[in-house]
Amino acid sequence: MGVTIHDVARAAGVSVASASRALSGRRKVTAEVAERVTRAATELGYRPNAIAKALRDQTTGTIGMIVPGIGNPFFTTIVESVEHQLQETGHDLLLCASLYTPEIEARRLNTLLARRVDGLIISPCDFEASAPAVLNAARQVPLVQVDRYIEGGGADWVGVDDDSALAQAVDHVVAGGARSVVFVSSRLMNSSARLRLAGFQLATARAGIASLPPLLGEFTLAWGFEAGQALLAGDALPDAVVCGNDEIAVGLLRALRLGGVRVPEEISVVGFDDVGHAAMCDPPLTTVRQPVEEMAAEVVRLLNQVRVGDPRPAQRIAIAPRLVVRQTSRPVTRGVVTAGAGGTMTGDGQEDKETT
Amino acid sequence: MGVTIHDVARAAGVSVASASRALSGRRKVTAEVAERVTRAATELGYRPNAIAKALRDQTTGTIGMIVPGIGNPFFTTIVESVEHQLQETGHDLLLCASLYTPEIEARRLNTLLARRVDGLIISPCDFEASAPAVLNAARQVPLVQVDRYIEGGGADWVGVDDDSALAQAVDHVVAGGARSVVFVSSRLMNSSARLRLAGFQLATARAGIASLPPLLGEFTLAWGFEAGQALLAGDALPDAVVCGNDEIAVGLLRALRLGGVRVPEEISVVGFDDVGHAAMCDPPLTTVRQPVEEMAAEVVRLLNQVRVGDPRPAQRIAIAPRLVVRQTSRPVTRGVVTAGAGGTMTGDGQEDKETT
DNA sequence: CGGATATTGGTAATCGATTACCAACCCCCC
DNA sequence: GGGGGGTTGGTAATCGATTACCAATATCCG
Repeated sequence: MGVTIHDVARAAGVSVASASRALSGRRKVTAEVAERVTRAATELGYRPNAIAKALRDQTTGTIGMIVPGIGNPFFTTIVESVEHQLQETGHDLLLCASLYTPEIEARRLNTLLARRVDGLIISPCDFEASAPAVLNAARQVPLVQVDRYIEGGGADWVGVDDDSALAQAVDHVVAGGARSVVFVSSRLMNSSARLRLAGFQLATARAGIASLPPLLGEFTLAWGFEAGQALLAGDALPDAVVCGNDEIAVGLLRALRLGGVRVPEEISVVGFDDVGHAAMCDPPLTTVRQPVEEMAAEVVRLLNQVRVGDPRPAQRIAIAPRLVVRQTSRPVTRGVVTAGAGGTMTGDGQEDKETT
Repeated sequence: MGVTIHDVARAAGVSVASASRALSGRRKVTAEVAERVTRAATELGYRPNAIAKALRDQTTGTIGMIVPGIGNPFFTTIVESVEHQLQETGHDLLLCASLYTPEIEARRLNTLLARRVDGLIISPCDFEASAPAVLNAARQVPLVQVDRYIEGGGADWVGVDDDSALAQAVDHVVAGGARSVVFVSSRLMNSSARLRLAGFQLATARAGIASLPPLLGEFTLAWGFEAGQALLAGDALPDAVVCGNDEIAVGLLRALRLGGVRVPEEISVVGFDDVGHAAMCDPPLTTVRQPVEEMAAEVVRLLNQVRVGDPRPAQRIAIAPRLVVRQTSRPVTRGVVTAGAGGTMTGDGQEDKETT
């Protein structure tokens, strides 16, 4: 460790300025000098110190990203897509998890700002408690929210159109004959939980069916399982359950299976996200697929266009999702056709039928 | 952006040295000065520039970590545990994915070295192709491998005891009456795939049962599904399948279900890792649980003890895993008892029975 | 052949925080 | 009151890469 451009310059018998120029190619040097410098650099194993460069250039070439947790497969797919998009611009990603805790989130924001990231991408864990730290960060550096956002709308956001998503889910189970539908999701500490519940209530009202009291816990397998047991313990099962994400749906399916309830014959279940194992649970899960790649592309596009201090109004970009019909929902009586049992394995799982 | 310690010093009417000392507390200053400096700092919203500090101190307070992919839930749990361990020492984690490609991996190593991370944690994607870049990196900075490692043993490693793991898995299905067992795993480009196959062959030989040709593809749901279809298409099903990881096992279960094969009555399936949804698939998966927290703790401990250039021999730490018996394996005839159907929901899923 | 112009190399400043070193000052005791 | 010991503040160097600015040399044209 520790071979600097001075060492290279000395070995090549030139000044540091010439060495720097030869290596960066930002100004012409004679072929002779270029040759000597590059040879010295490779011989010494010179590796430019990104820290020094960042200090001098006032730019680090890094983007910070904070998500509530990477245990949730939805966030990992978002992270992967964002990383993929950032390749194009030559930026590296600094990834942090807030562990669903506003205090940790604020600390992470501070260390990323101290590290002088060139931009921030965040999915704030709490609709209210995350707001001060996020708004403060947005004042220092370009910042875009993804999936979740904070109250008040002070920063750009890219996410899914939850109203459209829930409308598709509810209309689908209603088309399959459901007259009573219950929504199982997370408590309302974050924007996704709020918007999805609102979208659900709007959709059931419009469809003119009974909207039972929602079951709100967490976006986890464990909560889905628990909610499923609660449903089993109730007087009568609803005709359908719409879930706030796929983890909940999978846990719920497990509880229903243990309770001897057949899906979709006795009850339909619809998930949200379309994570990898949604197609592999039993039965394969009907779910709303988040347009993750498009969202990541929009986030990066917005990030490049944000200028700190520019009083441009905050943008909100909601991308419409698609319902992926698999086998946890009853066939609709007309129109869309559901997937049959089985089928060959293709890229992402079963032969899914998607509504248009 | 851009309030420096000079600004703070000027506002407080002292020199930069006093300001720095007042803020860091590394040397005494009068209460008067301390007070004026801290007030000026908070009023101006001073945030020390970590880049400048890193340049001066020759230490960044960051640890780089490279895993093949964060889509694989095993790697995300390892990452979470490592991050958790690093909290203690006040280090931040710089996370990268190599996308299972040695070239990308080498690039990521280079950018992390250029960013002068204080240490590196890596799960090298390829047993052979990853070796040069990893060994080179290990010469510059403390480096510990986790889970996967490179050939030749030139760098420290922490992982699971695959021989013990496979012995437990094989002995368990044999105790349940299996006489023919097939191993479904990844192609042998990485150490895990190699060690697990070797462990499987050792275990079957010792148990004196038929070891059928292994099916080797990738550590993915899709490959598990495909392998399951291949088994269905064969002449006769084996009595049991041991899988290289849980993703494969879940995909395989799905294929068997579609083929109308009952698990565990007609065939036992054992996974590897015990990721979150292993307990939630149908039936809940019998699997070998990786001791992820212990591994992460060992990795961090080793990393702190490694000194570059120290000719200490490379350490290899293999931690013994535990078999978690759920419902994809036939009850053993004596000794260990399997879990019954159902049970209440506790922390991580079902009421699992674990072998001692 | 002389001077104008283009090109290339070198010196030193810059980015921001830290700290070695020195100077100034205070307090105390003889 | 003066000297010794202890404490506190300031100046400037440091980390490594980049580049503004200047100097030196080469090139070209009349």
